[in-house]
Amino acid sequence: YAKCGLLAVARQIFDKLQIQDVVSRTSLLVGYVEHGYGVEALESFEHKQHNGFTPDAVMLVCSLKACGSLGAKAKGQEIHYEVERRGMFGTDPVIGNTLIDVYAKCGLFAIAQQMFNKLFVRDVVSWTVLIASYVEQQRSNAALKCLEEMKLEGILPNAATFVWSLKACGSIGAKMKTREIHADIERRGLLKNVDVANTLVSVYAKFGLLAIAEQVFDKISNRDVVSWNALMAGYIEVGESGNLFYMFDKMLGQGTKPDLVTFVIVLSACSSMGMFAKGLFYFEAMSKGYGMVPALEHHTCMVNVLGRVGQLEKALALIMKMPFYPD
RNA sequence: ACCGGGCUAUUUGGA
Repeated sequence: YAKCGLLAVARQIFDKLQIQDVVSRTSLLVGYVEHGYGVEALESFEHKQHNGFTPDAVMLVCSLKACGSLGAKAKGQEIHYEVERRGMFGTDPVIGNTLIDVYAKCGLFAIAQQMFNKLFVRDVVSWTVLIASYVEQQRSNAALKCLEEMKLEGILPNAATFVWSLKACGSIGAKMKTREIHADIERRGLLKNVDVANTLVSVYAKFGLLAIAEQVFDKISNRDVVSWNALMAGYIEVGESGNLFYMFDKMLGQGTKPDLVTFVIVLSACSSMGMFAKGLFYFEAMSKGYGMVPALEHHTCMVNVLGRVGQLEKALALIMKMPFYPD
């Protein structure tokens, strides 16, 4: 129930358990973390003090993850101290990796680096987390250096490593490096991983290399809405909105349902091309045709469309009447 | 002795 996001049910069952041990607590905690309830997750962790039991390595990792998702530096550090005090840093390989990630997610990159340096064993996750941390610091050259370094150390990059390395390439426009990593991915048969394939499409699309993006896209056997979105976003990049609307229809034809992101992309295209009527059409199609509720982002796109065609009063009126606080 | 429940990184979007 926790994994499925039925947290109230999970909670009810947990409360009824005759024995609430560290595993059942952690199960609940994981449910909260994975569904974006970091605060509740930490609350259920705090609860341990009152019930006088000691969290094990798994529970500490899950609580640290909650800190990462919240950017809760102090709490993260507190749990880190507990880890050190109990001498668990070296005994559980997962804890060290998690600490790197948590500090990076809290923006404490120097400490994240320290954690990496302190590790006794650096596995593919350790390296990938470090690469991700460099990308987030906008030090993508350093991230790509790490990729080479880990290979020299004999650690084989996996799907997640490639995803982050490709993001690094994307953020600094490293087209040749992208091709190199792409070749590696094909060689390793990792294009079967839809996350990797989608990232490749997205990076090529952002470079405006639509022909290559399409090539990759065509090779994806298990295409999902993200694949389509990534490609469509590329058409905005090169100003080919005609192709974008064509792909939108093609996607529907192949039975893939658009999601909220799809409509942000479509509406962005309308606004960047100054297509007011088309924008309005898709905006209304969201609720009327697809039973979706336009979010703030979609309204923002419409404000943008109106602004670009000079309809400032209407743009303002939309801001005033939309069901969101304008940001 | 072995096995069985909860753990770490990972894809697309507006301003």
